[in-house]
Amino acid sequence: MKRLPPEALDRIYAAIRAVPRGRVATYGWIAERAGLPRRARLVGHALRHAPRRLRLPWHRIINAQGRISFPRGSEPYAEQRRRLEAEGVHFLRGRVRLDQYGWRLTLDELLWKPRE
DNA sequence: GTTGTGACGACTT
DNA sequence: AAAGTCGCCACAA
Repeated sequence: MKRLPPEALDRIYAAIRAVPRGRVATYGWIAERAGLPRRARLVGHALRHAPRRLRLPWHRIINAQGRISFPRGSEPYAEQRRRLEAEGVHFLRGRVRLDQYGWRLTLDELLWKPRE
């Protein structure tokens, strides 16, 4: 009954590190890229316990509704929003447009569809 | 064991 | 739009 490969956490952190400045990704997308489909909650968990030393761009991870997952008005919420806006990510009615700032490329897409 | 909670998400009412 | 429901599963109690 096991699950959770030992490298899972590292893959999650790597996926988070891959999100560029000024872009955002959802917990679900990160999970997918880490090879852990449907494990969005695990990403949240990993982030919550991530050592600050890793210097992860944690603020670039938001939920699938384009909103920050901390309670509105809380300090963490304010800081995440502040950091995102500082990178040029614009909020509209408390939400970020994923079709505009979302970053969801996979390695396969980069290798197979570099055209256009 | 069981239960509840959670930086989540897709679907259905 | 908003609220439920269900899936997911690590963790703490």
